[in-house]
Amino acid sequence: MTYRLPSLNALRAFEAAARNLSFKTAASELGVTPGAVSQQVKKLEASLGVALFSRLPHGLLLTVEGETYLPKISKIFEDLTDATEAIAPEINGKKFKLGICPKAMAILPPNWPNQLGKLKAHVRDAIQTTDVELLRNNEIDCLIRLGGGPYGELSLVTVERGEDTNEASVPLHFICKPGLADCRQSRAILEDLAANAAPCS
Amino acid sequence: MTYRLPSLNALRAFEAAARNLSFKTAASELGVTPGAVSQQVKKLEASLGVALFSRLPHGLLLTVEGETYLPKISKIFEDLTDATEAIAPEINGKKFKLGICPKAMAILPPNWPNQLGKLKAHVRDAIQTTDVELLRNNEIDCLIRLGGGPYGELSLVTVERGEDTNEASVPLHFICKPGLADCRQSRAILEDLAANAAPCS
DNA sequence: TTTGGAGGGATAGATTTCCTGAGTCTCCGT
DNA sequence: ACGGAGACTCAGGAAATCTATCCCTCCAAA
Repeated sequence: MTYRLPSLNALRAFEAAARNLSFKTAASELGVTPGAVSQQVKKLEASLGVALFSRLPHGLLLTVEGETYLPKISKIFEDLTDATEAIAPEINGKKFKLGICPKAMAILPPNWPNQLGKLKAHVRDAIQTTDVELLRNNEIDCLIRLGGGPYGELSLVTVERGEDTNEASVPLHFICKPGLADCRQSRAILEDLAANAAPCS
Repeated sequence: MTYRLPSLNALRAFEAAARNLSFKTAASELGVTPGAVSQQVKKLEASLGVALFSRLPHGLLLTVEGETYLPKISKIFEDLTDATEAIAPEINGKKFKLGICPKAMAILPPNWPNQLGKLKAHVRDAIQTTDVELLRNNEIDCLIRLGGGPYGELSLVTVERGEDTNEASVPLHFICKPGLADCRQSRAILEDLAANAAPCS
């Protein structure tokens, strides 16, 4: 019962590219460069011995094989996500407790994150703190701060908030345990932060 | 429509290890060292935040989460294999040319593999040879030998054929290019060999 | 016809991930 | 006590992957 399988990275690249019919869009969805997507798709096609895309002079088109493959691969990714969330509720289903430092609060909307919106599905509540130890204790799941650090083995993501024209401006940081950096909740929070934080001063 | 996915390598390591309840067996199935399997499984557990195995003093046991995860992951690999075979006939549908050494013929049924049966779907024909070079030239797809080796970067699978009570008995080997070791054809041939080869003398 | 933007393809080099190989440990059977 | 089996760790090297460029084609606007 062994399996002969293409690489997962290559499949992800294919799936995103096929869904968007664009390497560029797929790349930004996956957080890599278009060249990487192009390479992965090419590798997949080589390993299968079948072309999945027709490269037209202007844009992409799925071949018959690609058209057949796409829905199956999408479904497999969904199944995998479901299976994974089923056993890792700690990570995938849990609502986050946030820690926010006072200075960060100042550049966020008045009662963020307690607004109606997508964030409600991912955030339980928020407390005001600057204490990184609370992260290590699991008393909070992530910490939102202005500047600070370093944070050792903790993951740190800098929130995008427009053109930084002021050299002295302090970056807005999202800090969490490494295992949580890429999870659904963190992504939602980061997205919301990017949309709602005041631009760099 | 993005997905949060564990690494495929880690999932394969988990699936093989869970199915065999042994890192060592899983490692030989995957063609890597036990250390690699151990590391991949550990990585997967870390990324999920859940233990999948109980490491007992003597041997492995699946945790509840592992027990839940295993059948779903196995099914996903099957689905992926099916989806891939459906669009890549060049690789997956081809019938193999076998090379068989005379000594190996002696322990196989008189006109193996030219019998009616499942093998017909996977085998084009067979020639008598011991020449490994034919494998490298792609003139044959796999070679069945008694003993011999080493074969460098070629994949070697030892055929199971009952209790080996005789220390001097020579193992029956299936040799092919690494990329073909896990394909449907190889699996069918190995299964048939295991069923039809004379037991160890 | 020229020009500029968008998007895909290729390549080299850097980075990350992965695997190996050796050594260690515990448990078990003799 | 001893040796074998199997899992773990860690350092180092191999392999896969990504980035950063540069090139090319096509299209649309001037």
